[in-house]
Amino acid sequence: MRSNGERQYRWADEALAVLDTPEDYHFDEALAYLNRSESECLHQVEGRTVYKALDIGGEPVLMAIGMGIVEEAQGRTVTVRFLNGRPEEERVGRSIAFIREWMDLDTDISGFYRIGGQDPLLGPVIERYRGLRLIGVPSLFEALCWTVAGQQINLAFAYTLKKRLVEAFGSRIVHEGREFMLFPSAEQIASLQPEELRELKFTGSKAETLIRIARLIQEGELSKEGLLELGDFREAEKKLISVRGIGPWTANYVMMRCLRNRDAFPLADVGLHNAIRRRLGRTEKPSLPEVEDMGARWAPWRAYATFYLWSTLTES
DNA sequence: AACCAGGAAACCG
DNA sequence: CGGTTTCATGGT
Repeated sequence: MRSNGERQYRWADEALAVLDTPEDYHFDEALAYLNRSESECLHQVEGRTVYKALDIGGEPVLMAIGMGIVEEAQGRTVTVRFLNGRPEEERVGRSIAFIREWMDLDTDISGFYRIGGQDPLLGPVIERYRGLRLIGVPSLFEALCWTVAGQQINLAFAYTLKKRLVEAFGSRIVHEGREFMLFPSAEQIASLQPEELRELKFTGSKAETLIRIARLIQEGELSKEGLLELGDFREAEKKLISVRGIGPWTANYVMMRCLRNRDAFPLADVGLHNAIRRRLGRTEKPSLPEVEDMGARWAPWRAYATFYLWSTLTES
């Protein structure tokens, strides 16, 4: 088990860190999820490597995240190569902490396998995707933007909107011919007028919501730390829903992927409904009460159940 | 070319 | 309240 302050990595060479991973971990399952859209702009999958940039203390850290260097551990370990030079120790620590949170390397999910393994609908899915962990969106602002942008539109268009937002207001770093994108800060979006987002084809309501969220975060009225400190996740959900433009689906999606509440449940999620429909071999989507009943069986792992079911959607 | 998309708010009886 | 309509654009 992890203890605070304990190092979660060792150096294999000057710029290659090797991360400890939990048992029952399979990097390839994470890769498959990360690689599900061609339009993803905030990371890039090439072969069995993920390229990603972070802004750590105002300076970019460019990383190639890949497999273990020991053959027998391939797929069960994670390595991080720092492409633009090995940062000072504190920034390395923050980068590694980001990866561990992103990939959810510090949660014991054996309880999910126990509960879900018994379930007729979820059991086969767990069997198929065992070793997959819930890929997060550690930045609250990015998570909220992605979720609000994705309301009531198909995923392909959601990725297009995100890409336009990043290209218009984020930043771009080119290193050895490879392009890295950074998501805009809340401050950058807070100063915009809704028209500037409408030009990117956000709806008026989404444009206003994104700017509203950016301002709340800039003012410190909304923060990841603040939401986590509420302790009771129902309070965090209430706080999120109190923002105009954030409803139950968005709140639960963000709790699932950013606050890492393993029991958050985006009940109205169309992807979840389609995954359930297909697992049941039906033509009709399940009713909301049906989805609620299934969710009750999966508690307190409803977020993990949802994420595993999402993964089945990429199977033709 | 109609129908739907990883919803939310406003509206209505 | 609980159901219905509107928003708004692009993918398939």
